Amino acid sequence: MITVSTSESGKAYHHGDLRTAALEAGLRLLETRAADDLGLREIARTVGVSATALYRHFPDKKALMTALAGEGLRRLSEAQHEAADRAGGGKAGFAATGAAYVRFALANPALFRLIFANPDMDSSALTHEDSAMAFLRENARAAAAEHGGDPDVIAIHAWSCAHGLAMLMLDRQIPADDAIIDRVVGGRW
Amino acid sequence: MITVSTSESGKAYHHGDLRTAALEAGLRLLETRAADDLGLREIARTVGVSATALYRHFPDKKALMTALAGEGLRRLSEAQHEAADRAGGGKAGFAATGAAYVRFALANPALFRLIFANPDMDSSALTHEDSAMAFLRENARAAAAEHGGDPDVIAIHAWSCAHGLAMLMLDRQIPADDAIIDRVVGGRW
DNA sequence: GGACTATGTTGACGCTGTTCACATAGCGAG
DNA sequence: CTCGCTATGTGAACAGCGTCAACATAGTCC
Repeated sequence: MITVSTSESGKAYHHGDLRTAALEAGLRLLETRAADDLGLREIARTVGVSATALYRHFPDKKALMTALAGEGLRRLSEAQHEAADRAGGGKAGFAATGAAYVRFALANPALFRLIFANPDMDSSALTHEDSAMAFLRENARAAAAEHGGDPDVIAIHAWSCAHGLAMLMLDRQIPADDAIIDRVVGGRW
Repeated sequence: MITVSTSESGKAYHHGDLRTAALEAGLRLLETRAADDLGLREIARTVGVSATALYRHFPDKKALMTALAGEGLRRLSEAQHEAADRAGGGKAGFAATGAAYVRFALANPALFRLIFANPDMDSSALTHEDSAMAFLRENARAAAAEHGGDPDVIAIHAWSCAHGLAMLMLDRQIPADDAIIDRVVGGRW
């Protein structure tokens, strides 16, 4: 039997951790296709398994998509923290976080869209979500202490700017010019 | 009451301007369903016509959706101009434009999403698009003259803020609190 | 070794967008 | 007025989709 070279989480019964394999395949396919064009049957075909086999690991297609979105959110959060660390934290780190947010969206369009196209995330995704929001709020609090203003409004404003710029660039409403990113999210006030 | 402004081609043969009827039905259905759950067959059923009849007026489903998005963009643009006029133009009008943008999104979630979920608009839609962009740029130029800064950056910044806030509220990532809108898009810097 | 559970397969159902061959409505030309 | 042409609408059919039910097999535990 063909053992698919998946992550370490280990030996399964017939296939070899089909759940992980399906998620990996889905993520790989999302590098090419848009989320709407990604089918449950296609993932099954890619992994080399019958479509209904996936129903042993996900209650329905929406759950599969939510799991993919959760992984996407984890990677986005990771990219933001990396960028903040690289920038040395503080005010520069805050701006770098926003820029990393937009660049992640440009580098992973379908995955980024999927993250927010999903009505509700499962619990593990919400954990990452909260972590990202906590990080954002913390930075906003610091900015508010320095320049004044309501930290909540600053946090929402910063998030909205980054998110809107990312979306509009993905939708080709604004040219995906790298120089624009820093000038727009790197608040000049 | 608002008749779809497309195709003044007039009364049709069998049905009576099916193209317009289909677009109206689609817009009405979009008040309830999400855009992904809106089917070509469902629109045909609603209008009381066979599914394939729509192919005499739209080459495929994507074209139908693009037409719906075009009408949505027209309405959005209209709402923005109305808001700007009501606010008396100028700086207050600029802020009102952004707030109207977000409120339109909250009032027409599926339609708003459809506008931007579409890869490319048809020519009539692009006209409105340009008009909206011109309006935005004009306001940004005025703001730049008053406070300094690159008008282009200001324009993109304002658009990104409004668009991001709208999207994040639609995705329930930010509470759709009306008070937040003015405080975030009515930039006080 | 036998029962039990976890996992995967096959076949089917209803739905979708789309195509094809066919029918009909209205209009202009003779 | 009739002929024919084009615009428009219909029905059957196809492949693909998500999903369900019935069945088969792999692995584990007593």
